[in-house]
Amino acid sequence: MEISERKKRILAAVVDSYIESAEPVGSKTIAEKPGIDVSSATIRHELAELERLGYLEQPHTSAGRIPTPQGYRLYVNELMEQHKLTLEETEQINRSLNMKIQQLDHLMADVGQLTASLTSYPALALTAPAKCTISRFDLIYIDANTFIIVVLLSSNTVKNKLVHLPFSVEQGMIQKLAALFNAHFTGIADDEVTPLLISSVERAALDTMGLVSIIAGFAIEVLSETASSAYLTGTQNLLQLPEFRDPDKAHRLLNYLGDKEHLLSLPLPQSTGDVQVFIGPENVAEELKDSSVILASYDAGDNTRGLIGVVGPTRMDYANIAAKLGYIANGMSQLLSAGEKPPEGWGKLTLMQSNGEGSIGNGR
Amino acid sequence: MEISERKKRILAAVVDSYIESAEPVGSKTIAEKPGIDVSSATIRHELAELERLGYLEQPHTSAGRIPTPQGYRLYVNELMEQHKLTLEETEQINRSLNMKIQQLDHLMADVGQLTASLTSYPALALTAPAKCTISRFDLIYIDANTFIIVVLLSSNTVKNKLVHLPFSVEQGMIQKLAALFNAHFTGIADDEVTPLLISSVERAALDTMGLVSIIAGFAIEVLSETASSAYLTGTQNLLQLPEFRDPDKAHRLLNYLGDKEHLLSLPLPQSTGDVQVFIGPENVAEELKDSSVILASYDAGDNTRGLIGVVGPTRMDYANIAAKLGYIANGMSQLLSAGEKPPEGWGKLTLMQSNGEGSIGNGR
DNA sequence: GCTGGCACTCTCTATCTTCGAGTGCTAATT
DNA sequence: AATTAGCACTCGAAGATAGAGAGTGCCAGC
Repeated sequence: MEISERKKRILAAVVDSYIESAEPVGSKTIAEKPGIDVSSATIRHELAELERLGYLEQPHTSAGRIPTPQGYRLYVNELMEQHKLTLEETEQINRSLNMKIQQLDHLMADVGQLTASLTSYPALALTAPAKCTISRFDLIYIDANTFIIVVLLSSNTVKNKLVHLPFSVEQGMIQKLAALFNAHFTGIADDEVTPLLISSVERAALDTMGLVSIIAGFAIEVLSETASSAYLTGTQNLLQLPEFRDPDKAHRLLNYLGDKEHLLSLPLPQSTGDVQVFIGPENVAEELKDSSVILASYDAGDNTRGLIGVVGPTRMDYANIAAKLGYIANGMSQLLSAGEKPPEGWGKLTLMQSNGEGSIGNGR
Repeated sequence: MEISERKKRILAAVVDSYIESAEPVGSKTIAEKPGIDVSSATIRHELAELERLGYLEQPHTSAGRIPTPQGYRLYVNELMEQHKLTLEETEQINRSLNMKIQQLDHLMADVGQLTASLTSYPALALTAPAKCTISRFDLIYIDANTFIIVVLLSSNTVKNKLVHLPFSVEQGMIQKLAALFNAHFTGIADDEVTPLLISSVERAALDTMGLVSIIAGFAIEVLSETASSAYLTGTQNLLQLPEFRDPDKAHRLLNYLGDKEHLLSLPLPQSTGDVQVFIGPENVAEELKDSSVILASYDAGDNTRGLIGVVGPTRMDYANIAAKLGYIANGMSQLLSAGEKPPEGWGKLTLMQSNGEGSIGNGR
């Protein structure tokens, strides 16, 4: 059943007002809004209807209405206006992102921080790297007891490890090993590194004194490094929200979010700029059933997808937050995939127009 | 003026009881304790004395006593019993630490998590690396447009960077550059890398097409990388404490702790195993004036000192927490400096006896 | 179908009362 | 002189009561 245009306008007014004030909204408040030109009595009729339809509810008989998750959903899907970021906001984001080109690890933490401070909600930043292969081995001979393993990955990242030995090796041996590993260990996935493979390489190079297994061990470590990382920042923001004045409630949520496992089990949106909204009971996790989660995904270069998001009460400024997240995610994509290939362009994020076009998925 | 033995026993009883219950302690409660064999009236006399001396205070006239920071200080310095960790506890710590030998970055975050869960307080983990120099350059030629810079630091860590060029270079050039950098850029601190030095190197190698500045730039980045990192975990623990039931108070503290700058400005204890306690107003930061901070320092191998700690109300179980922090810090030291040199031993933390000897500094 | 009016409901706040834990003081005891 | 029992007193915490105000549903009239 389609609901009338007027009902929609009224619902939108209720949600807007409640998002702003966190107080149940009464018929009078709505009647006073511009664009609504009927009396409060009429509004009351409509509100009663909307309640019957499941979009609103009353905390108690003689209070105003607050939106139900279903109400928020309709709002997010159809009613809310596209939020335009101000020029200051976009510039602040651009500036912050440009400043923070460092190792991915720090970038992650920093962008989380940025998101938190920009939205005033607890923010999370995740990466879920795709599997990759080793494209090249180098062994750098330092001295008789020391060498460095340098591994170039198909994702164009470099990993290294310094190895000290309790015995000495010759430079020739190191070179021989490098050649061997380049021949046998490149281009293969982590599950192809079998004990069989290792022992066959070990046989090919005699007198390795266990070096093969050290290097192979590093290769496995690098390949299997499911370095999905998760950062949670701005948790203090939660405490300012009226719905989390109850320390126990705040504690429950933060306790849940504090566990990386939980964060990593969040659903990963697909395409860059896609902003997804999960409202209250739409969340799978029991602990999130009366909170909302907004997630935006970005392309982190080497086959990796990243995720930024915020967590808050169902009463969130969805339009605003979604726009901001979308913009940040786009910026990250540009930064990281720009850095992927060319040495130029890296480190400069050109001002995107804030189209905020991120399709607001329906989250179910 | 030295206070009597009995006063000390009574003060200790008050602190112990208050740490446990978070409620003001009355004379009757103390009189019932074993080891105290005087009547509550006598206790009241003594309590009044202790209050006059500044060790105790009353929230209001008709309530029990709670310790002042001065009272806690005396308790920590002289009265509290050495807390013995149970075998389970030490084994849990050992097991957790042994499991977490990964990159330092993750280790840091993980040990923070461990500390938080072990103590039930918000935990912090910091590193403050010492300055170091570059001991060796290697440039790995990949193809005409690509090479890897590998830098071995005096601290025995390795840093690398993959460089893509918009033009092509010959392998010979790369080798020449490596030799040049090894000749001029090794063994010097970051402030010795002057533009003068760079341009003189640039002149020595003709036709470098800007490569020198790329490599020098990386060298500077690596040297100046004041990679002091700070992790804060277990913030949710704060909310369970009765003294932080007030969301505003919790918010203020968490807001302060959320800023890395603030964490990094904490005083750094010197020697490994040294546990330092800062009680209430002993903290320099205004925001910590009614909280306590317990810090333990460890030797993180390559010239670096690490720090773990917890933050909580002045009412903390100092003995217990100090013992735990000391034990973890010792474990970290063993792990990290063990890993520094030999390839063996790395990854096995032998069971330390929990002497908990960490001198409890007087924090002023 | 919309509106003004009206009785009703229910929470929120302020004020008051009561209760009890804990104190300080005093007088008696060791 | 130190300790103890007894007692009046203080003050916050918790519960009870009353009033105010916001908002509702419904009805009669336009």
